[in-house]
Amino acid sequence: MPILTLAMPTPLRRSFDYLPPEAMDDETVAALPAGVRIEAPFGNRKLIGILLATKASTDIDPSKIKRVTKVLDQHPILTDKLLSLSQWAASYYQHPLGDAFANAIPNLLRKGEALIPQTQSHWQLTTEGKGLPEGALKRAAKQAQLLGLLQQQGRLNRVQLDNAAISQATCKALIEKGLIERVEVLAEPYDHQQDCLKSPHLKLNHEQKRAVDTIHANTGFQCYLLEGVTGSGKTEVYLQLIEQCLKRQQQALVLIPEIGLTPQTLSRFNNRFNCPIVTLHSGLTDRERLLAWQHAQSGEAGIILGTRSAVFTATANLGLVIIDEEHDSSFKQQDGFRYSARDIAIKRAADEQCPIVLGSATPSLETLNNALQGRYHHLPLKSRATGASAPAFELLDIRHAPMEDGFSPALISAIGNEIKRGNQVLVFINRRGFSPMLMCHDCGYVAQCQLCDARMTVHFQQRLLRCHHCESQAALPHQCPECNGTQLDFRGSGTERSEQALKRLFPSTDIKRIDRDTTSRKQAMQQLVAEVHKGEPCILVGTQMLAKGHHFPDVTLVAVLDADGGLFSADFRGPEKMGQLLVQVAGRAGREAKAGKVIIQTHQPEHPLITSLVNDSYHHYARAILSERQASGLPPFAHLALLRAEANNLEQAEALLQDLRGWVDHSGCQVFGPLPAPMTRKAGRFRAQLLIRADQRKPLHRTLQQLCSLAEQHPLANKVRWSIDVDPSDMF
DNA sequence: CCCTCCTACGCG
DNA sequence: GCGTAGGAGGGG
Repeated sequence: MPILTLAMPTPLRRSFDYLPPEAMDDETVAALPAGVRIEAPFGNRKLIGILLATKASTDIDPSKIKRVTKVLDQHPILTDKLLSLSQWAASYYQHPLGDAFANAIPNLLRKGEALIPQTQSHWQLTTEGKGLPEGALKRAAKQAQLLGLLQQQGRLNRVQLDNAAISQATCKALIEKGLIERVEVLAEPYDHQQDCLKSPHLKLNHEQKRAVDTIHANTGFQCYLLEGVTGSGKTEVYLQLIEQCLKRQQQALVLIPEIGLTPQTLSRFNNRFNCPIVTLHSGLTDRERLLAWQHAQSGEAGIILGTRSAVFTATANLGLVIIDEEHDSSFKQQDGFRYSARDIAIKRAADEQCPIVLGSATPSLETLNNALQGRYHHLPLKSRATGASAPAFELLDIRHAPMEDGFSPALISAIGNEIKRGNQVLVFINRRGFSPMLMCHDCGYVAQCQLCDARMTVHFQQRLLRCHHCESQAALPHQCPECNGTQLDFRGSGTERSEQALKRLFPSTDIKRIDRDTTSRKQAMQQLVAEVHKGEPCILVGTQMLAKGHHFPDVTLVAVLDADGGLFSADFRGPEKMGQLLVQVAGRAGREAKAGKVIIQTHQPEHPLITSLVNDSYHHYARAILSERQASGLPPFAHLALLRAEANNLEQAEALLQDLRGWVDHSGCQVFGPLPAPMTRKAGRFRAQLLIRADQRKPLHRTLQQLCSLAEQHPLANKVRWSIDVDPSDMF
């Protein structure tokens, strides 16, 4: 009796055996390929699982086995390569296989929808059109041209018609005359080779050319770090690599950090290439996403541009992977299946035997270390392709300075000078809201979130107190709820307060605030960016959103209000993240003709890390913190994992962790904890964690596997919600 | 005595 | 993750 083994979309870490559908003969069952979707009863519901394998028998009690209801696909929805990639990822991140598969498949397919038929419109001659004598339609040149083309080439699609400069109207006219007709035929993979370029490529400088030539020389698997300062022309390198990839008849997968950067990247790709490009990001509807996924799978799309989850997109013939801004934390999923799209992409490129390029001006220490160790091929781009000079850093010592809402007098006058010259200024403060703390001057009361170990942030315009860690909010009080005092102090500033201060200091200047609160509306960010690009003098004030990708060519001064936070962060990645953020935000200034300046306000002007970043370069800075990591045995010189636990009371969460710690085999690993999470109470739940550290991946993996199976069987397992985070990107 | 809310359970 | 069985608690 043949048995089907399925991965079901549940958090259970095992597969499930079923009997094949009633009507199916054994031979057909045996021939079912792994990766097809199958509908099967599961508890009291019907779920859609993925076929892992067929086998002859099972150990499961025969009375318990159920029959699957339907085989949904003839061909695998998850091809062999993606099936094994997902399996590898599920095992690496200790995540349930069925849920890992669910992450790799478009939503509609998860729900059991059929694939959208892949047809394309073509135009061809009707019988009447074929019988037309030569030289007809003399008075309609375009129509005659189209007839001629169709007589020569049989039938043409929209792209081919566009290339021949034949409009929709011409087609319509001939359809009305009954001479041609529109037919839907199955789409064929796009022929990338023919005229893949829409516009010529730019001339490369020496370093760019070396990068392109080096990568081009080896079309097998190799990981490259393209370390290019802002303005060094990384994108042009990408474009020329993609061009070569298309000319080899292969597809390129390009991952970018976030949805906000898709339009500008897409338009740059569209201006260069003729080939179909699909985008995959969270802004798509389910149907758009499925269509894009199918275009990638069929090979119709030459370029697949997407955010994190696009790393699982099926392709017909992958020839190149590019991860832009590889250091960006958004490549690591922060809940559920906690995978790193960058790391999975590297594995994928290895499986597909194609090159992968990690690009960044501020590479992560993991990547930099791999490059320095020779595991990745290091390709530095040190000169600025546009000819603009690097912005000058200036540390502004604000000890003893009389501050006005976070601005020192020296900074205020520097901003004033730039505005007077008709330039734009960018003010960076990595905190949104008006002020991060509301305190009563009479009794010292501080407004706290009811559900989290966190202070409420004041949002002045909305008259609200909001918690930035959960959904809770409350009305902004007029009096202290403890002592009824009326002297309520707003301590510290966020973007809203900086905006207000700038409006007061520069009443005739346009001030634009850019943070999550002002850009939540669709298109709001693009509108703001478009206004700034008009070049009128203005001051932009915002959070790290400003540091990502967007170019502001008329900004000549970048001001960083507070750089000290990153130096004293509880997270060991604090200095790395601070350095990346400062360099990225500095990169917004003086990109074109105008020289730029970056002023950093600090209480620590002598701090060796700050001075190294300002006087040397990110690269030097990164190497300095890399040797600190080595000295303290932290990643990338060791590997970490977190076992996070969350429950309605702290004791239960800690008890589970305590037991697991005692039961697990520590050999080759160090286990720390149970440690209270940096924010013990969040959204009303109590959190604790175990930290597991190992020099080698193998013992870490073995211990995690053991931890998982022990945790699943633990009596507290359904009281305490637990999850594993391999290579955590932050410890919270 | 019945209804609702909560939680523990099991999924092939 | 989710539907459900079964127990606890409250109201008529």
